Amino acid sequence: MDRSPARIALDDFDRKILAILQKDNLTPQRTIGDAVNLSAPAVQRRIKKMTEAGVIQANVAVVDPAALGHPITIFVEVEIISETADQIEDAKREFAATPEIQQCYYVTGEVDFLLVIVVANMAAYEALTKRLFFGNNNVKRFRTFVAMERIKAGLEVPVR
Amino acid sequence: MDRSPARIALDDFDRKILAILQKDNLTPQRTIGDAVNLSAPAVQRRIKKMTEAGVIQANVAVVDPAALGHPITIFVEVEIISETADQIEDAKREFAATPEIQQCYYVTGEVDFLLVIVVANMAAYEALTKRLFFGNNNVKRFRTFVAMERIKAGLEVPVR
DNA sequence: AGTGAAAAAAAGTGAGA
DNA sequence: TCTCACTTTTTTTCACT
Repeated sequence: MDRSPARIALDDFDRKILAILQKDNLTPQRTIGDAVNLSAPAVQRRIKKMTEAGVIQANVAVVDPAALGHPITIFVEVEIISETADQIEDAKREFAATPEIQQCYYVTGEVDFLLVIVVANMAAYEALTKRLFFGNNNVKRFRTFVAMERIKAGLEVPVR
Repeated sequence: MDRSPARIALDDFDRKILAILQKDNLTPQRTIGDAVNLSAPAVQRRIKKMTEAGVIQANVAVVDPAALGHPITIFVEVEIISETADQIEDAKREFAATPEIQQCYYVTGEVDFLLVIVVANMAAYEALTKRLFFGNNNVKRFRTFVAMERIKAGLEVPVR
């Protein structure tokens, strides 16, 4: 699923452009050009190059989960029993295919997976646990943390 | 920081539009209109309304952390000693102001905060822990998980 | 509210420095 | 590889249903 080994050299212009686009990718290229001292076409070419190289992976609208009726964010630590490559791959595939799972990381340490889940209510979460964890006999243990408040949320990568 | 009390009624058109914008917000309104059976101006007015109402919180480019020299994602569970309102607020403020902290949630359960951190290398993370955790005598304990693989990452909220 | 056509703005293309 | 001038596409506005 990580399809971007693309390592491309970025200069200061590129980094400045990325900093802007990570905050608002609807900024006109002309405005970006003014900010970084480049013409609009130059900005455009750089954006295109970075997109093709996989540096820019997507352009998305960030939506308030509550507005869509999914006000609850939940973190789950998952420990699995058998860590054979096949079992791990199966788990990855299932987690990736579940829409309620917003983020999924395979981690080192006492647990194996960390999930960020967005659901409409606790009943929906319980149904999900039944399917994903209790219904999977390779899951040894899982621990749930319910978010009471989202202090900061984004995917922004610090520049410089 | 949660500034969207705005609860607006969304119909099926709105939800379909949001589903598209969450995947690619550069999709032409004309294309969106074709997909949902609406004219481009109608799509535009709905997008504008949702943006003003805070349903759409931002429009951002998703950047590959590795391309910016921050290839390591780390999860941290933080337990604090004193849970007085002031102490909690101080912690929130500091976490929110740290650029390397991409996501921060205040949660129920055995820990108090969950952080998602993006750094260039382990040395940078150690420096950060010194400042944020060891340098803060209200932090009782913290536990680190290093992401070995990003199976799924996004902020997309399931529609329907 | 929605549509369709016209105006305005932006993105995309190519020649030349 | 940038900039400048030009073309094409998209967004935005407006009169009307």
